[in-house]
Amino acid sequence: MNQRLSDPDLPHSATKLEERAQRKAAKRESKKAEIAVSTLDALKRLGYANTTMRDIAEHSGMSLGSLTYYFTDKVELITYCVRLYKAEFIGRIESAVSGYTAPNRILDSLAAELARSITDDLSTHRLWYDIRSQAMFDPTFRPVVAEIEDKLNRTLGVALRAASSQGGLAPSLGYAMIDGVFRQLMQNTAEEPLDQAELTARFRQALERLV
Amino acid sequence: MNQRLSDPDLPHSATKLEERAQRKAAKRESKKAEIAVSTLDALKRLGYANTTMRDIAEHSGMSLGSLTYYFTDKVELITYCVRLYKAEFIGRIESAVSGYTAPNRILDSLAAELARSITDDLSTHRLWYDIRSQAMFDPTFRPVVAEIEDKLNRTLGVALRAASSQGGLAPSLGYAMIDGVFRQLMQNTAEEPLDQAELTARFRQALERLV
Amino acid sequence: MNQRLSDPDLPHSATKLEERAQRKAAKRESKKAEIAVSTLDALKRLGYANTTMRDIAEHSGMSLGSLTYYFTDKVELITYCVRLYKAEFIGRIESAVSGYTAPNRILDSLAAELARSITDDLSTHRLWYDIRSQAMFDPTFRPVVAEIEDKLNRTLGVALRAASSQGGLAPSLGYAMIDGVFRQLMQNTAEEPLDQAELTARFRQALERLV
Amino acid sequence: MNQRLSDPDLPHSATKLEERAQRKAAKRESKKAEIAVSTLDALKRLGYANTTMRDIAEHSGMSLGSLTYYFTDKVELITYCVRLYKAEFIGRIESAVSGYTAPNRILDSLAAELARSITDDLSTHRLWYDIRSQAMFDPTFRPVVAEIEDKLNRTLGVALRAASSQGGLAPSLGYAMIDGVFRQLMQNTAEEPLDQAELTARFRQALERLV
DNA sequence: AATGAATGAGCCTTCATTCAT
DNA sequence: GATGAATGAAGGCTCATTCAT
Repeated sequence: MNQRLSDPDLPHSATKLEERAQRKAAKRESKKAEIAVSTLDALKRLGYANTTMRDIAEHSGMSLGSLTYYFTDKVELITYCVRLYKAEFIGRIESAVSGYTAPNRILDSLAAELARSITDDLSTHRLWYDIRSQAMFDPTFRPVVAEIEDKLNRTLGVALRAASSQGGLAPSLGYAMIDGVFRQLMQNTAEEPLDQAELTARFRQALERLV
Repeated sequence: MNQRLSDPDLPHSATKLEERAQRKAAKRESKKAEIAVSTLDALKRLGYANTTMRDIAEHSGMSLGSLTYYFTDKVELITYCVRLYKAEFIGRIESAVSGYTAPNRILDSLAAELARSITDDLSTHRLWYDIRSQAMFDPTFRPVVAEIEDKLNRTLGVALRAASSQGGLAPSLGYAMIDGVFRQLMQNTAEEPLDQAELTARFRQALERLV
Repeated sequence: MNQRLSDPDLPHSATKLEERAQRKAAKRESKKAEIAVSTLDALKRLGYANTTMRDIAEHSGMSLGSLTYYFTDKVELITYCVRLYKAEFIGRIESAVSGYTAPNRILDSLAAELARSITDDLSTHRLWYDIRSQAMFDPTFRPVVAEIEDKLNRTLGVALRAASSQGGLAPSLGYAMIDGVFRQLMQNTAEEPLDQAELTARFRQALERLV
Repeated sequence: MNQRLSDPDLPHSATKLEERAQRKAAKRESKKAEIAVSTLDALKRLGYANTTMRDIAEHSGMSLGSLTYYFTDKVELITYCVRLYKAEFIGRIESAVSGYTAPNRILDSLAAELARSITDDLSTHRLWYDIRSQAMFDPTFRPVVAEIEDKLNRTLGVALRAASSQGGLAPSLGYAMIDGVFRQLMQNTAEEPLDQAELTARFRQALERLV
């Protein structure tokens, strides 16, 4: 990082100002993250359309004003949250499939992680599917959705290729099919919880078809 | 006067009153359908959340009051519409897969029909996915969604079994996977139209994996 | 009645017309009464403000159009109903107090009738108090209310005077006080039914103070 | 900085935060009262059923949104108003009857106060009777009505017992009878103003019968 | 930096009344 | 005589956003 080295002729104060600005930005960012965590909690319960800014404020112990102080918009806040959680989800998927080379082990691990996430992060996934639907009609959401789907697609693609003997499916077809299964099982689970083993088996069966 | 013909002994001939009541009911039903068509138009463009009753009224050249005269509720109106269009969709799928016995022919025909519907009925499908998402948070929509998914599931199940040599997938897994692909291609098509051939090929490839 | 004798030079048809008109009017009046009875049923349950014209139509098996065919207005319909029922109520009160000369017997009978009516005609009385309140803000109702209160006032005045040894209360004060008790007991009864004996005793005690 | 003074050991001094919160709450409460005053004005003129939230907003120079910012509901707003005014009324009645021991003086003072209030607070009382009628059909109003009637009942009970030589009326019967008179005179006054002396005389005569 | 009071545009729904048949 | 389809004006309520402090 050459930030500190830059423009040594500028008076000290300038550098100090930059430093301070940086500290500020960092603080701001951490505050945003903090808000986002609380917000997610509220969103998961009620869904995008049914969660008001006031709900979020109350739920996170913040003032209504603070929310718009840190996020210009309701949409910005929501997308920030979604990004945050999907990053984590994708991270877990990556961990699950890395570290194995045997195709069977990859698929086992992946199926297990998907199954786990459905029960553990049920409401967060619901929110994701909610937002993705919004994006169909509200262009504002498209960038986040595109970005996340792209990552998911790539992550899954890597795993499937690693687990495939032959050259396989058209790119993104694997993601689409697993996503369909994921969404269905999530919906089922929301209505009547399925057990881990059953979920894992389903995913395993679906994955089998894709390699 | 042929009042005598309406004798209760003659079960086949309805009385005049009954006839009139029947005509009334039929007229009402046809009016509802007429409204539904206009409504669908508006919904397809804007999505459920962004379509107001006023939008619908204006779009269908009716007064706001008339809408609630025929449909008690916004939800009732929307579900009526969704049901109407999905019935047609399912009908087409059924025609597409019946009449063939050779597995390849079945899959070809099914893939073609799915591809065709994506381009032709794009916005209607968008609406369907929108409503299905709503159902996650709004229980009112669940019955329609469940009913339709059930039919889709069965219809596809029949086709896949007919095209399968071996005993196959867990029930509903096939539907989930094709649904995932359908949704993805629909979304892609909405952003940049894919050509028929490409769409068909994708579906064909996906179906292959399921038999 | 010199209706028939009037203008003998007019052609027969004129008289016939008059007769027919009269028959018509009578028929119309009986139809109105018939509607009113059904209407009362609906009103009693829901109160003035909560009863829609559609409620009434459905409840009485009539069409919405017929209602406005026989009554120009919702208000006209309601006042017609109120008049109808209060006439009956006043009639009963009159019967209850006539036929006795001994003060005690008069009061006993009156108290018993009031008590009976509270339990038997509870919802009708609720409607009455509802309408009387409406009249405070809606002048349209004032004529009916005035007319009925006048009759009640007179009827009760007669009874109280008959049961009084000395010259008593300022006119209408007796009515006001009994009305207060009636309203209170009606309200209590609506919440938790009091038994006849208790109600009668209360009225008896109140009446005692007025003679 | 006198932060130290807010030491939790010193129970008497609130912390700054608490102080501020308190000030906020107080301000909010005073604003609610301010709104209530304007609202009462509108309600008194038009009655409950004929006063819309929009009317109230316009009348009090506020926006529609502000109204629901302070009061969740139309009902909450109205009950708040009713409570506010009845507290004052009951307070006056209490003052009127306390401070005297001679039965005659008690009754004189009470009668005078009732008479005064009828002319001075005519429209507020009209509203009270309106709301009380609403309560018959709308359970939401029952708690306020019950609460207020209970207070009135007790206050009057105390006064009547103080003015009675013998043990008297069944509890609440006195209230019911005076209430009947009050309502009647209020209604009369609304139509053609009676003078103070006449009103007082009527109340005096009615009260006489209850002791 | 943080707050929350205030707003106003907009939504769904209700309902008495009109009128063509 | 009788009907009920159609209306439109109005009502209560929601909520993201603004802004003075």
